[in-house]
Amino acid sequence: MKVSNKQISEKLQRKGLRITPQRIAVLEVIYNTKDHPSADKIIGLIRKTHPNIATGTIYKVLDTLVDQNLIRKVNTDKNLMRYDSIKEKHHHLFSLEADTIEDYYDKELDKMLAKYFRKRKIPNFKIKDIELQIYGKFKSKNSNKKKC
Amino acid sequence: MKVSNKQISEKLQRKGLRITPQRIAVLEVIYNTKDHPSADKIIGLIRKTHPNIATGTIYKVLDTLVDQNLIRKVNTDKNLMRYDSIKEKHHHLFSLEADTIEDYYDKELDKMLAKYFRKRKIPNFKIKDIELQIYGKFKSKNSNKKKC
DNA sequence: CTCACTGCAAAGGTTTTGCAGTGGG
DNA sequence: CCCACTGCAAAACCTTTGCAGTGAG
Repeated sequence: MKVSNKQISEKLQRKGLRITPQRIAVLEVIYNTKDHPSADKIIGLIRKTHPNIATGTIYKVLDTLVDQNLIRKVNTDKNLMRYDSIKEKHHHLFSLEADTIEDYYDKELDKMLAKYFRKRKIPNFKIKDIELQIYGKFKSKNSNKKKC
Repeated sequence: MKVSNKQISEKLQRKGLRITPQRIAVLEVIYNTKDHPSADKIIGLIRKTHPNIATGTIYKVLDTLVDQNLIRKVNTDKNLMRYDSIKEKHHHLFSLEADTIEDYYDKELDKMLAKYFRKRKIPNFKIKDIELQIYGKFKSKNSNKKKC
């Protein structure tokens, strides 16, 4: 399921953005990293193969990509942003123990919520989107963390 | 529905925390402010009546209160935290236009979600809590913002 | 060739920290 | 009284910005 550089270039092109190694590197990391990385983590990963991409540049790239709807910022309870590729509508599973965030897809749930809010209107508020933050514990291979 | 200083003092005492003017001031603001204030806003409001409470102190107080489960941090997509008093389970309505965050209570929704996830298990994940972030537009008196 | 983009370094804004001093219990 | 808590100021941290220089189209 790895996203290729070719696909990435096309995405950039479709948005009318210049195709630069910096942008490809950032998108490559975000598209191919499971856990929603922070800017810092993205920088770390990119530096391994492109040691001289500047911090400021990466932030600028991230900004541009968010503007162009190629990626999205994810809220966390630390004060630092995490980034997420934009895919199908999905929700987030937050680990209460580690800093893990995983995606959760559930069309049936979305349908149920849509149906629910079609009946139950919120006064003075027009819903555009609903995102669930599901907090809990990962039980398996994915995050067998040691206890603190 | 104003929360009195007496009630606040009791909450602090029950947690074994010392009752100080600084802590009372912070809790007073958080309990009696509708919109979930940022640290900065809390500081501003407190300074009106207590001009010499230090910034660092307020951060320390906020930290302590979060640790003791008297208040909670709320995620925003700016990089700054907002604070919320801990009340009944509730969700958040985020304005797509302004920086408004409002609480949304809906027991029926909670029941529906609980029922849903009793049937539909998420593999390798044990749910502890679900919080909805509902994005949309406020239509009324509360936030009749001008267009950008 | 041109201008959108990058690198660099400095600045900005929020939060944290260290430490001496104070006041709550 | 004593130690948890505060005030203050410096530092830490993440992110943004300005500007000269570069390379994508």
